Amino acid sequence: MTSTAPLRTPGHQALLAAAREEFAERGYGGASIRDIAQRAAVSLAALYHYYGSKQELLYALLDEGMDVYDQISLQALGRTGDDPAERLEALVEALVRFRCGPRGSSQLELTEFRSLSPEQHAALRTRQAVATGRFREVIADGVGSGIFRTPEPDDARRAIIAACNAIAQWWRPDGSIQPHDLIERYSDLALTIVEYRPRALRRRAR
Amino acid sequence: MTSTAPLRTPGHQALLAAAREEFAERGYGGASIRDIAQRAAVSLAALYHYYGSKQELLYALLDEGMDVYDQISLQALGRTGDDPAERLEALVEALVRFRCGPRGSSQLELTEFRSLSPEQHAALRTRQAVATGRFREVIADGVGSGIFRTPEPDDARRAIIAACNAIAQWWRPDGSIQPHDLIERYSDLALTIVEYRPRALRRRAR
Amino acid sequence: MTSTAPLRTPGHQALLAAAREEFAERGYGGASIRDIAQRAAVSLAALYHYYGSKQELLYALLDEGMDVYDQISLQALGRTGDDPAERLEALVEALVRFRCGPRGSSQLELTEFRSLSPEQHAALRTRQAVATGRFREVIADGVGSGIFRTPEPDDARRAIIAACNAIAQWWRPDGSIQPHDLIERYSDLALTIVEYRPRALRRRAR
Amino acid sequence: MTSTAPLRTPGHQALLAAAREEFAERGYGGASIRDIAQRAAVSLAALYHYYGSKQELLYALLDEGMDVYDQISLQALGRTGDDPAERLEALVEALVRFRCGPRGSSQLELTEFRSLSPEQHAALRTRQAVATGRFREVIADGVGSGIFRTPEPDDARRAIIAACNAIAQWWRPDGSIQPHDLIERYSDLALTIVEYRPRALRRRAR
DNA sequence: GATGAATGAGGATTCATTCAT
DNA sequence: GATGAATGAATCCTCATTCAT
Repeated sequence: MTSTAPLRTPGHQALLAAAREEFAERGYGGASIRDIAQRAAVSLAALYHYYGSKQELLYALLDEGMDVYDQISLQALGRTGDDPAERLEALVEALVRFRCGPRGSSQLELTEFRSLSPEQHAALRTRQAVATGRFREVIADGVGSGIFRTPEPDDARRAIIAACNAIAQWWRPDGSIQPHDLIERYSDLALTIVEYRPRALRRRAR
Repeated sequence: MTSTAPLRTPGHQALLAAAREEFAERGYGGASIRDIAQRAAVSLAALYHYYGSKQELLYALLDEGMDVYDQISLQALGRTGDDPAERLEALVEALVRFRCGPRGSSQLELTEFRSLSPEQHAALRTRQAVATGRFREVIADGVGSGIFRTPEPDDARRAIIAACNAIAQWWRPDGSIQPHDLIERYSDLALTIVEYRPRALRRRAR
Repeated sequence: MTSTAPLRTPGHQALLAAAREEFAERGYGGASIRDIAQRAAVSLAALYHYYGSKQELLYALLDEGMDVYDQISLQALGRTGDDPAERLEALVEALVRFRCGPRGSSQLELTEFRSLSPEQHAALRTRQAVATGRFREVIADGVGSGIFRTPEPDDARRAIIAACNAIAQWWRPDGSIQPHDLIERYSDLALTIVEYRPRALRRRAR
Repeated sequence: MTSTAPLRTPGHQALLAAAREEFAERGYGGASIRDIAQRAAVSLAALYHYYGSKQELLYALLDEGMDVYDQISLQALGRTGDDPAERLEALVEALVRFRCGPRGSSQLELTEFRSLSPEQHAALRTRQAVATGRFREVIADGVGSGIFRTPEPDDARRAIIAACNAIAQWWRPDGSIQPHDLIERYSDLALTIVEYRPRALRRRAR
């Protein structure tokens, strides 16, 4: 389930956290690897012991984010039955949760793919496609069974994901809105977007 | 309508275009001001004659983008009547059009605000708030008159804008999808998101 | 008496004043010709209309200082008779006065000769030698007539000049010490340095 | 005795020497840090490894000069007894020696303080005040015990120091005058300036 | 007579990275 | 395994100066 990711020693974690902050604040190109090492309270040479280059550090960061997102998503799906609406809600919950967490609150994934090597880029695109595929599949299911009436499932999917991603732009953990609220509101929003119409007789259990 | 923006000599335009490309490709921090000058076929010192710093160049870029977006939006609104649905469609059309154009195809606005000075940041935030306000107002109108049934107008607005913004991430001008198609699809999507229910008797003119 | 110096239009004077301040504050190498023009409220191109280069501006500055110093010195000498003590006092008065004035309060002459071209350097060295020669001559007179007992007239001369020059390092025009006081104290000091012993019988007129 | 100054590795010393020469020749503002590195046969990045900035290099230079001067002065004083005349001679000897040495032959201290940060400026001013204070104290002693008759001890002190400092302007190590000669002549000069009158009966030992 | 635009060279500094220890 | 020292290349930017207008 998790990829063959870099080891997870404390040193690794401290560096990833520091890098995430620096990259988020200054962008990949604007971040200094010296500052990252300093923020992680690690010597510069030690950083290079863990990660061979700035690029590799970025890759590890994005890859680890994917690990976490995958894990959350699969856990959420695991708690549901077969109902596409229920499953879509689970996926939205996972994405909202991710975007409210430390790894999703930056939007590195949306812009800093360009800074990866072609191989790294391809690897993450693949993982991203898997994640997108989970939405695609669920929506296709709903459309197939007639409970999602949207005429443009691709647009619907992209809109749902974009809306959830955008949470990181405006939501703040110290504000009055709880992640729990967001999950409910964005689940509803997602069902609206796919134009969910529950079957008349067989009531859907909440 | 347009702000008191920097002058628009050919030199300015060439530099803004070059900077947009470089910033989009490498990010603000990763872009080299030398490369920008070279790409614009302008001497490095000439660049500094036009723009006092890299930061100022970024600001001019974002500010000019705002000019264009404002202009498109107001033109679109000018062609409509009072109906909130019609006006929302106009705003979506403007945003989609902007995102399909050269100035909106990068997503500098979403990430590189961090690279501005506090003053520049504030100035653009204000302009952005105006643009957002146009959506907010139209949606509030629709909700007030009962034709937009969404219980969460703020989420609806953010979702519509995020969905349109995301177009720049996947849509390519040389693909098979025309902007015209996108405008229609995203107008529908927006009306879906605000849960538009036209009045029964008074038919809305298209 | 005055050299074939650059013309003295208001523009010239404003530029010289601005340059003197900038050079004094930042040194020749550290001063920006742009800042000088700005401080003088003159366009950059106008500056180049008056002075062909930064170096020429420095030269004009030092040369004009020499003009002023020569003038003060000769005026002071003109008010004296033949007595070497009296004449030395006049030269000290002139130098103190110069060092308390705007042109002498910086110490450009002591360090920025290095920034001149060889020709400029030589020209000013010559003028400086003339000024030094006035001291030398007076002291030689006093030694020759037995009223200056110093065994080292060269050291005495250098010490007197160095002491007067140093005034610019610590004296401030807005302090409590008046130039008049300095003149008296440094005249006495100079006579002490040359070991002045007035003749017993023929009283020296003040 | 020496301050907690920067380390004294060969690299440091080579850089300080190179910087001293460059600063002396071109002034702080006119000196190029590239040229300094080159003159010291050190890579530019290595220079920055040793000294964080051009300014810091200047500070280290001036500070180290102070170290040396303090050391010479205290050694010279250590060889004397209590007699103010003897002690003044020791201080003059130290200053002359310093001004004839490599660290005193430039006059950076007199002009390039302006190029320091306020903090650096203050630190060196303090050290300079200590050095000046040694003269002040000795002269005050002599005045107090009646063997220095000068009515203006402050002017006398400044004149002595200025005269010694000026040595660096005209004396050349390859000329015919030996430092030994200068020390004797300037000691005499200093005693002349303070108007030294030895006590009649108790002869002062040389 | 005066200027705004333009420039090539060079400014100080920081970069990601390597390597001997 | 871990690090301080060292580096070449590149960074953004400013310099004194010129020239067409």
